[in-house]
Amino acid sequence: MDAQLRRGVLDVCVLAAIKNENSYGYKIIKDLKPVIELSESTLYTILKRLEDSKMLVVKSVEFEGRLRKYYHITPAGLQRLEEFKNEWKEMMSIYAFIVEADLK
Amino acid sequence: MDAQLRRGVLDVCVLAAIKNENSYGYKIIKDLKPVIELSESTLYTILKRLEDSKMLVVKSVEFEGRLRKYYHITPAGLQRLEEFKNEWKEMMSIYAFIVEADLK
DNA sequence: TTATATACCTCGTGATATGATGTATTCCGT
DNA sequence: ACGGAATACATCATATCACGAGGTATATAA
Repeated sequence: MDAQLRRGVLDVCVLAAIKNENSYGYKIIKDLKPVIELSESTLYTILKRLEDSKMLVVKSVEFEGRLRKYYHITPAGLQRLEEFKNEWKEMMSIYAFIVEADLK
Repeated sequence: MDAQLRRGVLDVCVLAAIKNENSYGYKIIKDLKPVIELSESTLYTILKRLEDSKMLVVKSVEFEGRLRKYYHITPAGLQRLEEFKNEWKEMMSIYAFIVEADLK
């Protein structure tokens, strides 16, 4: 998959992955694997960015001796998901242009 | 529109814009305006990149005293458009995941 | 004569994804 | 008991990219 195309959805995929339940880095990667694969370095960069922009909050929890950082989506994060759906409509019309040009 | 999402389609839009007829910078911008807006600096950067990667070829033509650089798509460029259509299928399944997560 | 449209180009900046690398613990097979 | 895989976090350097700001030049319309 084209790198540029990926970038457009990575953030939103991570938000979607934590929408229904608090999750943590390692689990997010495993959950997303069937949908989109991403490395740890990529994920943690994204999580940091989403935290900085207040789309999610973090809570460190001790779990079986290991530290886990649970990520929880915020209202701003939910709003970002809504925005994405609108942006997708725009994307669809752009796609239509590309395909139309392709048929002529 | 989200900057990252744009990046995924900019190159392909430019290719689509020159697919059916040779075009030149200024015209490409005007043709794409209803679909996606892009500045000259953005376009020329893209055209340069597409030329470097052999997706299009350039031919300078004198037109009414002014120089025009006509861009023509190559087989590699056409192949890129085909690839994009396949990538879009992937994108649709990613989108489905995001929306599905949003419904739960 | 002034402004707008046409037509090209370059440079610096900020944002980004990713591989490589590092630390530490637990669990499982042999 | 030992070694490796899995779990879980993190940072850094690098390469790629879009874009605003700025620059050059001609033709046409106000």
